[in-house]
Amino acid sequence: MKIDPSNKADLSAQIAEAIRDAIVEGRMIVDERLPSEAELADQFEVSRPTVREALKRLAAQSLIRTQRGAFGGAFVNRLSYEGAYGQHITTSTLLLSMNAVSFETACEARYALERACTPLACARRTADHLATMRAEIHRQAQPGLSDESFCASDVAFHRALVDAAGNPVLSYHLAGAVEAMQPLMNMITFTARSREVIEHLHTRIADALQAQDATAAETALHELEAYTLTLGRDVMAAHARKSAPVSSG
Amino acid sequence: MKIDPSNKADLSAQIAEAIRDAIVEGRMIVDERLPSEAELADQFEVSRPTVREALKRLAAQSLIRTQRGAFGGAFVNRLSYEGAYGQHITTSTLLLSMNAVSFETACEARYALERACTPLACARRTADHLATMRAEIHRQAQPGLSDESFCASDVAFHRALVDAAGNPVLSYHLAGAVEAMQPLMNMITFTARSREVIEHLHTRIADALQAQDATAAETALHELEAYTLTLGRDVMAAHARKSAPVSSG
DNA sequence: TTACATTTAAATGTCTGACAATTTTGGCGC
DNA sequence: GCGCCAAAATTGTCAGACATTTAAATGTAA
Repeated sequence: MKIDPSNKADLSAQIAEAIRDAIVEGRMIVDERLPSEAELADQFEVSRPTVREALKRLAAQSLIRTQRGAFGGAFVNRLSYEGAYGQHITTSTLLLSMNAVSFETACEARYALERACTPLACARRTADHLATMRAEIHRQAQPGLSDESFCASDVAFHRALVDAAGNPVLSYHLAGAVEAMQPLMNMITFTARSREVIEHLHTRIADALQAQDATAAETALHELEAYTLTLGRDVMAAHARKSAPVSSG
Repeated sequence: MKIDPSNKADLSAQIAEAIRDAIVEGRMIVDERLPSEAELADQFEVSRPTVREALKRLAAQSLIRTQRGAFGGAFVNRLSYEGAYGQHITTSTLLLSMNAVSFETACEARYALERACTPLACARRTADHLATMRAEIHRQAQPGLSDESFCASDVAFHRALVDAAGNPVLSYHLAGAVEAMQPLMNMITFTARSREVIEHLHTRIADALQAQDATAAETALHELEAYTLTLGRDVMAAHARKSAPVSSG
C-alpha cells in the first residue's frame, strides 16, 4: 500500500482505492489506525488536501471514521449491519427512483424476496417475533392511525417476519430491499387505503407462522402481492387519467 | 439547498448531505449540472477545499460525476444497475468478512434467496438463459479447468438462473448477494473439489427450468445447499484439526 | 497518595492563494 | 468552409498557515 503509478485518474481516487484495497484484503484490520494525513501525504508524495479528499471518499462509504485531537486520526471502521443497512437502502431507493422501475416489477421482486424467508421463519419464529407481529397488527387496526404511522407499522410487521428467519445475512438483504421499495408502496397505501384487507392478510400470515405452516404463509403472501398489485394498477390508472384525461370507454 | 446552520459536525459532511438530499428528493434531476466549486463555496460560505471534500463524498457514492475543463463540473449521476451492483457487492462482502459470519448462515441465506427466484425463472426463462446455463455446465465438465475458472463459471451459472426470472430489481438484489458470498463459497470449492456432483446438480436445475418445473428446481437447489453445507463443515473441521489430523472414517 | 486544574502536543478541520491540466468556444487566417 | 490557435472556464493539485479539539502529561493542593 505505497505505490501510486502516475495514471491519468484523480490522485485522490487512486489513494482511496489503495487504502480500500488494503482494508478489503485484510491488510488493515478493524479499529487499526491509519497514518496521519501528513504521513500519508509523505508516503504517497501528494499534498494533504489530496489525502483528505481520499479519506473523505472512504468515510462516505463508512470504511473509516475520523477522530480529532491528540491520538486521533482515521480508523478502520467495523462495518456494522446498521451502517451497511443504511447504505443499502439509500442505494436501492435511488436505483428505483432513477431508473423508472415499474410498480409491477418492484412489487414482484419484493414479495418474491419476502417469500424466500417464510420457510425459515416458520421453523424458527420465537414468541418475541409473533408478539411483535401481533402488536403491529393491533396497531394497524386502530381507527385514528395516521397514514405515516400505518406505513411504519407495515414496515415493522414485515421486518419482524424477515427477522423471524433468524438469519442476520438474510435480514440484511431482505429488509434492505423491502424498505427501499417502501416509498413506492406508500404511494399505494396512502391513496387506496384499504386497511381492513391488509390487516386481515397480516393476521393470516401471523397465524401461519404461529402454526409453522409455511405453505399457508406463502399463500397469504401471494394474496397480499396480488392485492397490492391491483391497488397499484388502479392508482397508476388514476394518475394516467388525471394527467391526460382521455375518455377511453 | 442553501442553508447550513453552524452545527458541530464537519462542514463537508453537512454540505454533502444537503446536496444528497436535493438529489434523493428529486430537486436535482439526472445529468443536471451542479454549480461550480467556487459558486458552491460562495453559497455555503465555506472555502473551496471544503466544498471539494463534500463533492468527493458524493462521488464515492456514485451520486455525481465530475468533468474537467470549460463547461465541465459536477453532474448528477444516473445510478446505473452496474454501479449500484458494484457498491452492493463491496458493502456486502465487507459486512461478511468483518463480522465473522458463519459459513452455515451465509450458505443458508444464499440458497434461500436463490430459491426466491425459481418460480419466476421457471415461468419466464428464455432459450438464451437455458443456453447460457448449458454452456456453463459444459465448461464446468472440462477436465483442465482451473479452480478460478470453475468458480467464475459457477457464478455465471447462478447469475443466469437469477436473470431468468426477468426482473431486474430481483437480479440486482439476488446477484449482489450471491456474488458477495462467493469468497466464502470459493474456499469450499477450492478445497473439496467435487465437480461431478455440482455439475450433476446444475444439470438437474437446468432441466427443471427447461421443463418449467419449479418444484424440481427448488428440490435440486435444496440438495445443492445441503451438499455445499456438508463440504463446508468438512473444510471447517479440517481447518480446526489441521495440527492434529485425526482420521474420522 | 489522590484528586483536580493546567499545560502541551498531536491531529484533524478550515482557509487563502496560487498554479497546472483540461476541455469547450470562438476567432483568425487561408 | 476548414484547420489552427488563443481565451476562458473549471476541476485537480499544491504549499503554508491558523483554528479547534482531544488526550496525555504535568503540576498543584488537600
